[in-house]
Amino acid sequence: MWIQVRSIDGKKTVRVDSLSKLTKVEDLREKLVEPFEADVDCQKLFFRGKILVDGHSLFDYDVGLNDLVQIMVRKPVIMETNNNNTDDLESSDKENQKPESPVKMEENDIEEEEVDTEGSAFKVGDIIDARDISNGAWFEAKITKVSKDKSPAEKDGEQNEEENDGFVYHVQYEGYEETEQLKMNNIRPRCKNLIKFNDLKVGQKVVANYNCEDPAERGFWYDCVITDKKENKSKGILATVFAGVDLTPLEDCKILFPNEIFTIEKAGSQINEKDIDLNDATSTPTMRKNKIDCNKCKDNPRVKCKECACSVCGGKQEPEKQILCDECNKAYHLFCMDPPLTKVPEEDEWYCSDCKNDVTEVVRAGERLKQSKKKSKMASATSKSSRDWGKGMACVGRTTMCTIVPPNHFGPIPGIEVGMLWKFRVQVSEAGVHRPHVAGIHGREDEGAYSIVLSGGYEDDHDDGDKFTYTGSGGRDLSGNKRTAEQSCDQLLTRMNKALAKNCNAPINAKDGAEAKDWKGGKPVRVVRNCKGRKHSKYAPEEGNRYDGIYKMVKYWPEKGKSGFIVWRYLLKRDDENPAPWTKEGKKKIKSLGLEIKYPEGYLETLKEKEREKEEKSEKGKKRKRSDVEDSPEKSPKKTKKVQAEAYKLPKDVKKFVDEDEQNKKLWEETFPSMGDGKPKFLQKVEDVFTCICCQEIVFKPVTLDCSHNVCKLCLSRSFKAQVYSCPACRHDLGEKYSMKVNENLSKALSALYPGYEAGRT
DNA sequence: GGGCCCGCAGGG
DNA sequence: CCCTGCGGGCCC
Repeated sequence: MWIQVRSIDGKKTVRVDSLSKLTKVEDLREKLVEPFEADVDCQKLFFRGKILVDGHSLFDYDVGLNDLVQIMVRKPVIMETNNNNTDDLESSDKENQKPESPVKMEENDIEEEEVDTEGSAFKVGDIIDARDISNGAWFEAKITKVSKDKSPAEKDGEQNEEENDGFVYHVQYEGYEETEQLKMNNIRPRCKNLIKFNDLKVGQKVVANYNCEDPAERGFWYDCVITDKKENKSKGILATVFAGVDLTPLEDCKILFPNEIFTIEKAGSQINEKDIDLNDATSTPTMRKNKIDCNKCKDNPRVKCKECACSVCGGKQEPEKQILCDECNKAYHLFCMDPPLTKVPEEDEWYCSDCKNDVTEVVRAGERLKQSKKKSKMASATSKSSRDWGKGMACVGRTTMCTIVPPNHFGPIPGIEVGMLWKFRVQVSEAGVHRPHVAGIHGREDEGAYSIVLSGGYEDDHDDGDKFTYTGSGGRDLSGNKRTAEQSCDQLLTRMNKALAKNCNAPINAKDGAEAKDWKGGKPVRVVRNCKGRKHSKYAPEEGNRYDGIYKMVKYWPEKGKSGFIVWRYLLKRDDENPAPWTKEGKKKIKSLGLEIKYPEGYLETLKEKEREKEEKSEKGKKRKRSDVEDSPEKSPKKTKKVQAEAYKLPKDVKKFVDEDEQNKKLWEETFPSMGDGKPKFLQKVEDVFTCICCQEIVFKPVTLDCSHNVCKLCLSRSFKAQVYSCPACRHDLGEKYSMKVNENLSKALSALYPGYEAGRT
């Protein structure tokens, strides 16, 4: 199977092939190193909000076919390992240095190194403000470690010296465990001096609170320059706020809290934590009030809140005695738990009782919580077989579904041509031609059969192309989780057998069968021939599954099959205006339409890769020379001679509607170039262009809006019922009184191009 | 090249 | 929910 992997910023999406449900997270990582240029240790992978942890499989996380996994690439830790070139310097450093006060090291730090901090602007323990370089705001932090800046010096040396002192500072934000590495220009002494409103001056550079996303709310702390001051009772301050990655100046920002404006402290004026006198309030570092974190209690310390405080009692007291669940992130007072805990658990990860699984199950961050009932019943969960079923097409699911007609649609599928060919049954299902994955008959007992597949699975069948006999299903012993087996008892005219019999234009007869009076009056069956039928029928395709058109039933009857058991047999006869694929005419049509076998996306590539792997293996054994392999003709990639389709021309009646559809002139013109690629490609293009933004299907009873978007009349009505009176695509205002006029030209053109697509859409 | 046996889709 | 089933890869 394959999945999609997208970077967290959404800028890059890569399809990863050759995966299996049993693929381990660490093996997936290997495949991501190259496309995302990220070492396995720098990858953080997410699926449905969960972190993927090594040692588990994609199956464990319910990652399925074509699912989207997100990747976050962490910057590699700045390496501080010794480099040979600087060996002298390093060793002398070590000798000359007194050990620093112990610093809490990060896990990633492999080697502790002592650094000469002589000349560094900040020292360990300094109480500072640090700038979050992602948004430009200042946050309270302290220095936990100082190290030499090993990154290559910038060319612009002067500026470099001014902004940087050659050290890298490890800062820890107040209230957070992790540390971050910053240079001097993003660090400065902690703000401590409030400016009285009367002392504020236009032109002054200060630190103030501002919310870039929602200026009416409390936000973060940014550098600002005051640009205006209104001294009336409303105490207005306007400022230019420097925010964002590039510290973009935002002009005329209204500062909501003019009584909370700080001066920017002079370099070198910072306090160190060891100098703090707990008895002297003036020496303790200030904490500024940031953006509201909790929307429920608005961060009011006096309000009990089960969202942001203890989720049992809502109390905010004793935060040091609250622990956070590593799964749901809720807080719990140690003493509010049942049973209460006496101390913070020693394990790295802790889960609340809602999130914790049975002790027997492994519980780690990112793992799914409970095994679903279905999964626990699946063979893979119960059997000990180690065989990996996830790698091929035998057990894949659909990635798309045909929606152009309902599943119980009789007759041709709009856009599907006689002679179309798919490699696998799952694709035939996706196309909507024959939906079941394995079963040969698709139908409903009380309606009839919509489609069948001829696959040579029953020895009694005959096939003359225009006429064939078909055998019903059942009467086989499928115990042992099989899908097919020898005939071992009589078939009954029930289920799919009954459904198929319903297509016969005669009253149903479960005893003797029946013959149609007027066979063409029966219900149409789409017929697909599979290459396996080639054993007995020369009309079967050489490869894959081919749509051969519409057949109808002449008669059906019970019969003793070669197996000795009663089977139901059906005689079907072709009734399709399109020439059959095996006729001269049919072949000509296939060629002119440019039809060729369709493989699942990426299938050929995976196949090639597998072949290469196999080749590598056998190469080792046989020690074949490389040149031999390259020269051997059968190893060269399969010839993919592009079939040139005959350009499609709109039938006269359709052309008339298209030409008269002035409102969609531009959209139609967009589709015209595709005509050169033949009818199927053109129809696909038209489908794409005229898809309703609401229901994601071809617009039905289309209303063309002034903004030139097309929407189904029903979808638009639904929107109006919800009192939304605008274009669903672009929000162009339509007004409550908008009259929804169906674009008849477009409607008729689409009906002509996709005959029957309206069926089932009311 | 035959047999094993899996997930998936669909009807009832 | 249950049951069924003219696929399909891989092991032997």
